[in-house]
Amino acid sequence: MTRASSRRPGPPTRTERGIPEATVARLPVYLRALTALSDNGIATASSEDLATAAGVNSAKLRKDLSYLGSYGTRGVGYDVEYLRYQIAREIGVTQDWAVVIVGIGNLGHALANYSGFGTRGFRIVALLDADPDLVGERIGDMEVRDFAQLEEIVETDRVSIGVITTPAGPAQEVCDRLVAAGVTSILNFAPVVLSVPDGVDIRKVDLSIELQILAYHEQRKSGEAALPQVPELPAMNGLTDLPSVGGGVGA
Amino acid sequence: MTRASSRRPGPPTRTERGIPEATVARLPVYLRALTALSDNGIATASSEDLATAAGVNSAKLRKDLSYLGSYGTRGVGYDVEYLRYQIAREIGVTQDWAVVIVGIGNLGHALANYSGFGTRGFRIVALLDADPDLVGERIGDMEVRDFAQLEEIVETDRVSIGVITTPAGPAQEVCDRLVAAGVTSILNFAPVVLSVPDGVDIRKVDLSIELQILAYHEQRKSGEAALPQVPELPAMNGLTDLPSVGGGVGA
DNA sequence: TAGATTGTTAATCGATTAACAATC
DNA sequence: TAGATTGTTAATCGATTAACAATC
Repeated sequence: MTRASSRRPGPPTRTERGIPEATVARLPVYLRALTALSDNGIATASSEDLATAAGVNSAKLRKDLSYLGSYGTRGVGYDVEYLRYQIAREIGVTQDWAVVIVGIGNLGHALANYSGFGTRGFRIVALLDADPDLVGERIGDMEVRDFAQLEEIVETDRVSIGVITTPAGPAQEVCDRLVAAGVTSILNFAPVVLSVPDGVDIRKVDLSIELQILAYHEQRKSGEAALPQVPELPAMNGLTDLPSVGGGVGA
Repeated sequence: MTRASSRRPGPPTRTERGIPEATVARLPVYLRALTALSDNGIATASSEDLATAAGVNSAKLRKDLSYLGSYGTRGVGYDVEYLRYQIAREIGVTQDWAVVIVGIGNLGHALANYSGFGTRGFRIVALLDADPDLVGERIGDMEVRDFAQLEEIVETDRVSIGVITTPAGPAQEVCDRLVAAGVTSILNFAPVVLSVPDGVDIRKVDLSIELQILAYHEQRKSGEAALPQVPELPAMNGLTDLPSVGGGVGA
């Protein structure tokens, strides 16, 4: 997450487009909760209702919403449609963002079809792959196009978001091409740390990392008192021959 | 993330199996970086080297590693293999965790094939779906089985991790079944907030939320000074007829 | 010994939460 | 007016970071 902005020193001047990252990450959750309430014909909701629907506590929700403005009514609650629109506008999904997906393997294929992706606010304008065997294949109502056409597509369709679903190997190169072509937001599914220049935002979705975090907690359940673990080892003395993990964790 | 633990009050008694969540979330990243270094034949690395490979700063990396113990050598750095094993053990991927995937649509299908999933430490023991048309289908060397067999499979294979790749609708019910069957960690790809009892850990991967977070920042790039936005609206007065977002954001 | 680098301390920053005055 | 609920304040908690003493 890289942000090139002019921040003068001094007390944090809130209001100057300063919504905390943690709050930004929850706005889409609130948006979804509001949509669900709206679909159920609910016109008004209290912070408590909304918080329950979003899976957070109400204090946090009210604090989060307070960064956007005063959209509620004391003693009453929030108008669902009104708040939904305000949040959608704040996030920026009242307009449509053009997206390209690069790497049409299993995952890219799945994302191309994924309806949740078709969430209002985003439009997949191209599926790209460098493999000639894939180019031309139809997926839904789209056709896989040659990665070589990237620059042209980004310019024509004013693409600002790129999704990388290639293997780890080519991911950095793909990323560089995307950035050079003018893409300024990247969602990375490849299991590598990508580096991007300032001004380009990058987010990462990583399957095996999520599983490993679960494993960590899982380990601490089964064992409980049974595993005091980390048996206060003496400093290693050049010893490198340790029980092997088995060849290579990580993808 | 629910943790049922006995925490006495007083100063934070570190060492009592208390690795901060933020650190836990980075351990898999370090593990992957170490594996990459190891694959490149690098035997020793400084915190600076490692931090670069992991995409963090070296102070944070050293602080994180300090929660695990003293695995480095002052003046020298870290033995790559040794540290890799220690982190793998701490995370719990020196053993194998049995995983079931529920919901074999596009995404479940992709995950079933996803090699990154096959990361050492995890073993997919079943692909489950309730749709009779899918049951029996072969995916790689596995066959889709009936969701009705869940309980049996969880018991037989001692499954502790469940991955939910169903649509939003059935996700909570699937989750309840998983929990009732004895699964205590869940990775949820369905765009809903799942509720689970204490003692069950849940993590969420949400495509459209990631895209929306990117959109938020993207919006603040293009516009910059051009969008003072949030035009200090008067409190709404029951007005519900606002420009529609278009039907429903969120899946 | 001199140089390098860890492990830890302490300062700072950001996020969460409870509580309540403002106000519908 | 009495009851409900927001928006905000202030306290607390956790995470990040710089700096450096310890030590190889």
